Amino acid sequence: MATRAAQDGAVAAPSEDNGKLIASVERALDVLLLFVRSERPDLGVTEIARDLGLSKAVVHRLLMTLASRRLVDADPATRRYRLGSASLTIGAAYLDRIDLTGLVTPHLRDLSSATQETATMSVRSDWHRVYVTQIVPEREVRMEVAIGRPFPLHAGGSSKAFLAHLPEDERERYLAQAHLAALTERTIVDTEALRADIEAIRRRGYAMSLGERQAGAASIAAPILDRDGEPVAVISVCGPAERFGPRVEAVVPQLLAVTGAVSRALGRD
Amino acid sequence: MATRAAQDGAVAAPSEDNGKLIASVERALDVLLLFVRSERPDLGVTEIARDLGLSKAVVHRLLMTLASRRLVDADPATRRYRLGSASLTIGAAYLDRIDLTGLVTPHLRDLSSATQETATMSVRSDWHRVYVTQIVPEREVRMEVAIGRPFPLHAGGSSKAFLAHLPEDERERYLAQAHLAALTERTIVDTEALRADIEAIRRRGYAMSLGERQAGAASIAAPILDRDGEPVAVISVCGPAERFGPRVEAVVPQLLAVTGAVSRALGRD
DNA sequence: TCCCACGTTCCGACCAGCGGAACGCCTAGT
DNA sequence: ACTAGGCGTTCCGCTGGTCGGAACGTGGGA
Repeated sequence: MATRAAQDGAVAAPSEDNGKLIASVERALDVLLLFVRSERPDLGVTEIARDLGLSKAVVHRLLMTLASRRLVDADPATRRYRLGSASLTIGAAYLDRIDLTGLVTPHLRDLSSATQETATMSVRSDWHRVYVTQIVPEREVRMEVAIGRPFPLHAGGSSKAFLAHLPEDERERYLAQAHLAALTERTIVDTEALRADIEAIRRRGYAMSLGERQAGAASIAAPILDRDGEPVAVISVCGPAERFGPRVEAVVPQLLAVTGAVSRALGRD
Repeated sequence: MATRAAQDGAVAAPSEDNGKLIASVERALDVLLLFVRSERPDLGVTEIARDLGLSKAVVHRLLMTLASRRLVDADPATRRYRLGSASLTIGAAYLDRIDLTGLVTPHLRDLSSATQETATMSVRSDWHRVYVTQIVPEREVRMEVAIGRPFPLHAGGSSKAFLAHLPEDERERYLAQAHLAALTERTIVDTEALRADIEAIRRRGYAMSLGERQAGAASIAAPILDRDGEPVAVISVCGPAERFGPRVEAVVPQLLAVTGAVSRALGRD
């Protein structure tokens, strides 16, 4: 019965394109991922064998091998197995190595060409925000933002998207600042008005601005969140205010799809 | 990763004392761990083959298999490979499933039997701390703490160990509280004196108390820190004050070894 | 106490996986 | 533009690593 797995290939949902994959390694990884899928913190040999349709001997050998590299640990008391510390090491290495700009840039290209407007990514630095990447469309009248220049956290779509998703105590500390500087005549400088806007931003998942940071400019912005829900970066689509209307708002689902996908790559479920 | 380097060393030297492991799986895991060991965010087939002494064909097949389960991703542009999102998933699952009490309890037993005093673990809950586990020694005069009862963060060794390792802004908010309640006549109620003590605790890595929370009791305590350096729990050795002296202080290295090992299991390098 | 179910070990048959070599592609240097 | 070198990828026949059924030892629950 276990031979079945070897022959008809597809063990479960996954597929077919294999042929040149190494079956033993596939089985080992399936065991490892079973620990992830399972609710339980530890699993036994028989349990795993049943679940994956493998023989107990195979599962035991796989577990010994996974344990040799500390991806799983054997509990000598219960004779059961659980994820080992190397699992954590690998996850941490993934996060250390992630290249946010490289991950996001293709999406910025998509957003820019879909809207024919500028797409940007910003990160935070203390109480400020700076643009780190932008893709500008190929047309005569277009917006170009200042890479690297710090802007306050209350003015403009990207800034408000950050502010809205900060932990409450950090946000309150920012709002408690002496005074909210007006960059344009439309900058929200009233704390209560800003609080209300932030509440709305959090509810719907994206921020909007019409000339609040830069006169004549408009933007839609949404945050990329890490595993803990903290905003790591903000992506925006922005352009001349007179062009902003229903057409550009239609890109909101795409913007949220992008920030959602990247957030998931950072471990946000 | 420090854990790996510290003990088994099986990764670097593939030479074996083990005959019943599956060689293909070992190779696959070594490839995976090479991504962790390497500084670079991405690796090429030839590079990996040279590093691990494998043929390019093998490495390619291993990478295809790892990629099929998204443990690595192939970059179609550069034709190189990097860690994939399943790596993060596995790391997160490890953290989700970790059983701090189960991990720590054997160490508490060791500490208690080495000192013939009580060993405890506490966790934090907002601005308080509660004991969650204790191991009491087999002797007539001994200390027994109240499991689950909340204590303030400024009184006693375990509490001060928490306070000392909190992020600065949280600690300052606690210290800015109206007033530091005195649980005994020795509780530190002067903010500046407490700040100085906390500074010393952070410098040497452990806290001490003589009757600051409970009259006649003394303790040595050190924190378990997570990857971000935040205190997840505190372990203490405590007992009747008159017995505390050089003998018990000799357990400090063991206490720090325990908190260090558990912190490393939580990803703290 | 018994007994069942668990994890572990053993061994011969067999086919999955190895590796050298050949292929096409891309990049850098001239 | 043109070449050369190095890269990732693919091919295919031989072989020894891996599989599975069965037997073993053990421990927890009834």
